[in-house]
Amino acid sequence: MSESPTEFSIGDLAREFDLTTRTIRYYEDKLLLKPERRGKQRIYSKADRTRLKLILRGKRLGWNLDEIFEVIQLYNSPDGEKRQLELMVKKIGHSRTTLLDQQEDIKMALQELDEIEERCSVQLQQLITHANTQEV
Amino acid sequence: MSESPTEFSIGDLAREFDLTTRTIRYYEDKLLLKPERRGKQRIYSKADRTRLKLILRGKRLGWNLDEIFEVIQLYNSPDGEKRQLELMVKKIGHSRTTLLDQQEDIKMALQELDEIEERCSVQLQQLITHANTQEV
DNA sequence: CTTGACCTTTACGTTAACGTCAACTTAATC
DNA sequence: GATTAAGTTGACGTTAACGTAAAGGTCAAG
Repeated sequence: MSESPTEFSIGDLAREFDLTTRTIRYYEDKLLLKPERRGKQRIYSKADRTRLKLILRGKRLGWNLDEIFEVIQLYNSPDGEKRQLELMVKKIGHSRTTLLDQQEDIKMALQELDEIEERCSVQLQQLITHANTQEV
Repeated sequence: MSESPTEFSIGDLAREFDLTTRTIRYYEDKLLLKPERRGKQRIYSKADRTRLKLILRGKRLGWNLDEIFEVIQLYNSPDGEKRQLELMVKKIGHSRTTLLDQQEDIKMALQELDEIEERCSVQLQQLITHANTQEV
């Protein structure tokens, strides 16, 4: 069986996700990551790597680092205090609303792209047809 | 029948979309809008207003203004030159890929939110149950 | 005719998210 | 054990997307 590594250097992650180490350290500054240390060296666990994936997904959806921080907090289940749990449920709802709105935007954008492409195809087809009739 | 306006001032649009006039002028700087002028005054048509909506949708999806410019260009059907049309079809495909990727990210994020919320609900339910049994 | 509500351009300021040195330490390799 | 590759902490630089303030033009209402 192929061994999958259990810990990573900052360079490992930078290579894997095509980031600079500067970027990964910046995310730590912003409290998005908290790797262990071996001396001064940063050691990233599988969980850290997963968090980084979450960060990058947030970026692809256009969220800023503060927003991403908020959402990542949701993944750390709270200590079981009622007030905390209720606040969490509220934040989850808010996050879901944002996502559903984005989903709607994407649906409409895709529809419009289809229409535009359709018109393009028709025009291209016409060009080809006319070219052929002229050749003959 | 209620009349819907056919042209808009910069203040009209700012109010409607909750933007500053500075922002709208900035979009013009970046060639995302090209309103008519009455003297020095900017006059926005319905088409301009639609473009602004497209810009804001792009923003909600996390695109920068250059990317938004590219996509908006797709809405201006080209002059019918074959080379142009083909390039356009290619850009449409690229844009669609981006959107589909985002759609996938959102799907996964929503699934994870569901799981997190489920765990929260269970914990809250447990809290309530224990509170009740203690009260009796 | 002046007041107030809008509009204009010009220009400098601000913040997030890094990039880019520099100066140094630690780890791996020949 | 010297070299080289990778990691560390500052600290200053950069760019996009506006904010903000200055200085002024236009036009209807009182």
